[in-house]
Amino acid sequence: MSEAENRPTNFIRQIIDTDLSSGKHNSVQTRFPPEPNGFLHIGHAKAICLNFGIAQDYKGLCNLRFDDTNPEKEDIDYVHAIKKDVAWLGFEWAGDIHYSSEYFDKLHGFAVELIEKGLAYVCFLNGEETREYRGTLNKPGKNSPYRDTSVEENLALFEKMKNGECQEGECSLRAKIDMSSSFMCLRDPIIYRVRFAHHHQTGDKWCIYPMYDFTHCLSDAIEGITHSICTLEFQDNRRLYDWVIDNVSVASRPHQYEFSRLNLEYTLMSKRKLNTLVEEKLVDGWDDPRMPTIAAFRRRGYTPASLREFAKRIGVTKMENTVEMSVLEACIREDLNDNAPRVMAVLDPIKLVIENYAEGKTEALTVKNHPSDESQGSRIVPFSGELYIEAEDFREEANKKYKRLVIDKAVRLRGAYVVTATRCDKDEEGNVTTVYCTYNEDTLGKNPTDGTKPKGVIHWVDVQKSLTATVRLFDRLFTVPNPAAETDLQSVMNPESLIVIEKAKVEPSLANAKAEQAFQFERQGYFCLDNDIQNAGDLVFNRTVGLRDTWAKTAK
RNA sequence: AGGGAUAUAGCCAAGCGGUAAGGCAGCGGGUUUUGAUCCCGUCAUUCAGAGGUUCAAAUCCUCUUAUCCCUGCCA
Repeated sequence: MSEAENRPTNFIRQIIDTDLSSGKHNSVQTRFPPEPNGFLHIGHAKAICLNFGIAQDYKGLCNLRFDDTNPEKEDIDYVHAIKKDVAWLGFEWAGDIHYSSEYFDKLHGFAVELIEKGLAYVCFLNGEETREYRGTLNKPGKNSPYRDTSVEENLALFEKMKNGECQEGECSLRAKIDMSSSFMCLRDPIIYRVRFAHHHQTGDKWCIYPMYDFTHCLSDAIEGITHSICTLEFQDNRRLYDWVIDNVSVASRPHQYEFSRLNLEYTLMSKRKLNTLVEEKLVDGWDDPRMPTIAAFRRRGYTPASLREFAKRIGVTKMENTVEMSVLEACIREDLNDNAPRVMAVLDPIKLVIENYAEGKTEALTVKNHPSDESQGSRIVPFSGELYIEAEDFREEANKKYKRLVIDKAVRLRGAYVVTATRCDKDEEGNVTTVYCTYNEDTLGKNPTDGTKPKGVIHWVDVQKSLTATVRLFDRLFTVPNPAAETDLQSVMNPESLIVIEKAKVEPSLANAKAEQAFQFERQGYFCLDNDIQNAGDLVFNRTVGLRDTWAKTAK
């Protein structure tokens, strides 16, 4: 398949194809415009892949522009986090990073232009009055009493606003459009408000800040954006977007297109609500691996490629949608199945003693890192007569469906020998603590000579040489598919979303694990070393995703 | 005196007047030193509903229904 055939197709790309072939545009310029008021989540990843992906495929450019017009809610820390996330996802923005705030001078000039044209006025209605005058969905609004102030006076008033002579909320600059429009955003929208706030980019230079609807379209025009892609809730705003562009003297003429935002089952996808989880300490920060943020997925072990693949699989349309978790999980499993080296770790250890193994003997077994990809090589795994195995991999007796260790039955120790259980010890509560077995010395790398072949394979680690590690198992944060519909989030949080295993036993090769490096713990799932380890040398592994488990399903 | 959008399988999603792609999930089977992977098979006589145009309609027309968005000096 050629590269072009492998590209995603969607209605926005079709529009671009049309614009290019009709000569409306000769090149494509997009932009990703986050507000630095929180961390990016997987819904943003969809938008990032869309905008940067289009730029890549059409040999155009995509800007990264911080939409920073509301200093009270924004923070420079978010700017840094967002830059890191976009780069980590594998995209390169065109030239320098942009900020809407870098256009504040130009924007001010355009506002003055509107006033001069009689298309904007300073309004002294307070918040409540402004709302009353706006009317409702079924009732037209009323003109503001300040609507017919002269151009000269408006110019002077706006200058006073800019010079800090007006109080916050005392007045605002409004576009003069149509108080009876069926588009609420066209009922004389406020385009500048007074805020005596320190801005992370412009400092204390301004005490008036432009609103989104005035800023975004003009920033697009200033940057020469051809296709300004945003989400569905801005469809009505497009009328205001066009009005501003058409009534101000900017050179270029960008167009806005809207697609539906991503909803993911069992997760929240609104920065405001995610912020609530962080603020109320319902999670451990924006990058808590249970969060749907890009930083959290990174920490959990998702790869950039898997997130890009996910964006590709879900597509881009104008349909409301809620994607199942299984789609995302399939993407990361596909990547890690190919690329994560296999390793052994026992999460709930019990001892396995091989009674016919020579006292004090040890071996260094060579085990393949990947079952089918020879290029991933092999590693040395220490073996001895005392091992740890998974508690759930042993039963004193079981039916034929249970393919693990059972007394008087044989099982293969992964990469090692076939063993047959003989008896076990239990503690006072009846839990098995030690299993005794015998091994068949002639089964290393081959089946028993008597023609039998154990039906099960279990993983293990050496008691002496294994390392103790902390392993964190994550599950969905919420118990309901659509937590956004809940009024009380706390009541639908999954109490088992995080399970910490303090004393897991892992093979010694893991001592060299690097942060975020992916491994498959055989028969269990994909894990990576946490990227926020408190003490050097500590081993803390996060479970990215479990292996597909058809056994667990049939066992139910 | 409301307006703007959207309806194709359990969940996503192609389709653009010529007889319903693909993915995820599911189901059945095979291989396997991971109950993983991989492989094979299966999964919409029908496109929200009802009319109409046409030799031919998911695609065009009419009406109806359902859902989402819009009344921040947020974005």
